[in-house]
Amino acid sequence: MLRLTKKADYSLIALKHFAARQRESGDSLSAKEVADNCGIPLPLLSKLLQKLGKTGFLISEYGTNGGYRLARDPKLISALEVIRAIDGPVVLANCFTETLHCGHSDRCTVRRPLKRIHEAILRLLESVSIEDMLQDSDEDLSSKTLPHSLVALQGSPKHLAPSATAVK
Amino acid sequence: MLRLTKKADYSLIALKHFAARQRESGDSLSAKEVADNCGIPLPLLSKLLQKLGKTGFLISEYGTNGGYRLARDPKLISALEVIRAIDGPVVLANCFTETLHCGHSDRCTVRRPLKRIHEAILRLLESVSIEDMLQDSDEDLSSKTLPHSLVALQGSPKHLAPSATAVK
DNA sequence: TGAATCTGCGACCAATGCGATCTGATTTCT
DNA sequence: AGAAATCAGATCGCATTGGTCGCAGATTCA
Repeated sequence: MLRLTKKADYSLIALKHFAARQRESGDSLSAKEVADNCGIPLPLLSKLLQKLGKTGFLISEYGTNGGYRLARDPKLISALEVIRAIDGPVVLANCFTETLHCGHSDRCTVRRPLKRIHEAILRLLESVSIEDMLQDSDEDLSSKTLPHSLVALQGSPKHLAPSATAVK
Repeated sequence: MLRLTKKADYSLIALKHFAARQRESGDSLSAKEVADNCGIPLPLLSKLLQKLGKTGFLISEYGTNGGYRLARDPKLISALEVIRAIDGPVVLANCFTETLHCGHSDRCTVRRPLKRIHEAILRLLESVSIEDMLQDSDEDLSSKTLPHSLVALQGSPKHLAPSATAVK
């Protein structure tokens, strides 16, 4: 539940790879190169790169030494954008999409708190760029403060309950 | 993508309904009653309530006027617990479940930043209880500060980039 | 006390969406 | 010009989810 699609996952990995390589040379990378280095099934990756090309994240180049190239600065590509491009609009609860009110009395009151969570998640994903991922590669997780800051949530001056930090 | 399952969605709605009704009378509510009032297909709801009973959120009572009753204080039931009970462990990226390292060089470096997001989401879901949802029913969304505070993220002293606040 | 009825319980079936594969169009190098 | 290598689109099979049906247990009323 609440999982990222493999597609989205692969896309992020691939884009990160592009960002890393692009620092060294401005050449295009073929789908095969990326697939080999990232351990992604080539056919699937092709489809993803294709879509990323259409949606403006990558520039495709035909020909023998063709391939793909990042279209923008990795700083300007947020995880959210990528996920949206690949998987379509991000939706938490199903009601959000449907225009009609779910009807009865107190039925849909749950939506509001959920929507908050939803928005928080979006804000979270939005605040992380490919560039961030690149920098964040090999540091230890729990110890240090986040490099580009992972978020600060709208409102919410109070502190959250202690709440078992068991994060599984 | 990143959507809550209908099952989980329904479960939250149902639990909230239980919490609301329980304030007035301590009686059990039949599956039918909940289904009618919440607009959830009865057979599906039955299955959900059944599972919620097994996992200790509800107490089931047989007999002519039987039904279900909340097993604990709605304050003590977090959205995360419910989602986990219904949909299984919450997982963001697929790699998190697999024990084996995905292998190559820089391949899995994306995981770390994603894991942060993942944990943030979990913390978020954990901090919201059924009780919160109840209180949060009819207020206006954007205007006021959050009642039980929806989160404050670990670390992250800096502010996030301005970033288009378009949240769809 | 017995039977009817209402309840929860478990297993089964259908469908949307995801993942993977195959074939075709376009460009560059020889 | 030919051939190799690349991107591009369409198609197929599978898995998880959503939804339904029939059965067993408990209670209550006659």
